[in-house]
Amino acid sequence: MRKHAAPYRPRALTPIARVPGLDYDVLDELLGYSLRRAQVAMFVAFDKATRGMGVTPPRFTALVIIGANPGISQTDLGRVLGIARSGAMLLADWFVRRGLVERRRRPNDGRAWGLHLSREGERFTARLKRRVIALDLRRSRCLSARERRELLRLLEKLSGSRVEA
Amino acid sequence: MRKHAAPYRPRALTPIARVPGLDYDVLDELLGYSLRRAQVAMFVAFDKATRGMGVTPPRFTALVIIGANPGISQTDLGRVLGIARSGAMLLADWFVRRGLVERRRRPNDGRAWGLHLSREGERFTARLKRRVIALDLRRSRCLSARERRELLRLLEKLSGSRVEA
DNA sequence: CGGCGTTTGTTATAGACGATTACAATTGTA
DNA sequence: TACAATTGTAATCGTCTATAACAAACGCCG
Repeated sequence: MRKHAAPYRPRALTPIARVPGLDYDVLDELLGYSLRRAQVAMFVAFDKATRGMGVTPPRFTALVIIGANPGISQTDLGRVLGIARSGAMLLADWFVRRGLVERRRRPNDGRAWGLHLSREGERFTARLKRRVIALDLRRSRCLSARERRELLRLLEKLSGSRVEA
Repeated sequence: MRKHAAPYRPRALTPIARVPGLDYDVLDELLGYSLRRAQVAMFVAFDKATRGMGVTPPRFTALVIIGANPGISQTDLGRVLGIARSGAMLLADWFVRRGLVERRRRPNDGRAWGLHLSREGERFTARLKRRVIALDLRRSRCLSARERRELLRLLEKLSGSRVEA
């Protein structure tokens, strides 16, 4: 029994401190760095909002996707998350071991599993979604409704566009 | 001797694929997920732009910060990056081993090192900055100048605000 | 001056996560 | 029917980060 059992920590739980009196040079003008800062702030808030549930951002995404797309294959799940098949499998294992997700054989394809939320998984996911949605709104309360929509639009535009070279 | 020496890969090099015909449910309405998508897109572009230089986003940030704040301590560097002291030290080690950064004793504080770019580190950082700035602009070419400024402003607002609870 | 908490750098260790590789089973196709 | 492609799986490796513990140096306070 470990006294200080390390709870899960998102990649960068420590908020990025704005060290006063430091010159940030070009960093403040770069979208990459600004995105990073904003995302870490979100991570921290996410962790606080879901504390004790053992959920990470990728796990949250996976549960939502499985819930909205019953029967999705592990490979496709990996594609959505941007991770390799092997990783998607471990992710699915984690859910199955906790009784949140079931693997069901597909009638027409003997290779792929179909992932489904169990009854408990549905309840769990519903509760989780409420929490995360609330957190997201709370976190963006510093923005007006118009600003929030605009931010979503710009982010979408940014990630959607393909850039040559 | 490994035949397939794995080049460094940022945490999620694989672009997050928009799987057609899939229901993303509430994810598209969440700032957290949108930020993640945009950031991964940036990671991929960053990797392409700096390929062969062995640089990662945190390393880039560190070089810029050291260049703009000569004599900064390793602890403060960690604070800027949001990582623990020990990690900042390994980061500094990596630079020192490559002759990009020098550790100099401080006259008035025998504990802390002062980090400085070496001559070669300056050249390297300058070249790197040019590349990354160009990448950042190229990547955001899908946005108008106004939109880009607005995005930076909103991101700053989002990461800056402290939220209770 | 002397003790004590604090800060810094450092080392060692452990854990989380993802990639890669290889393999078997299955499917689709030439 | 042979062969390429896809899926899940297992084993292994590498990277990154946190934690804990320690020594040296600093600052403060009695």
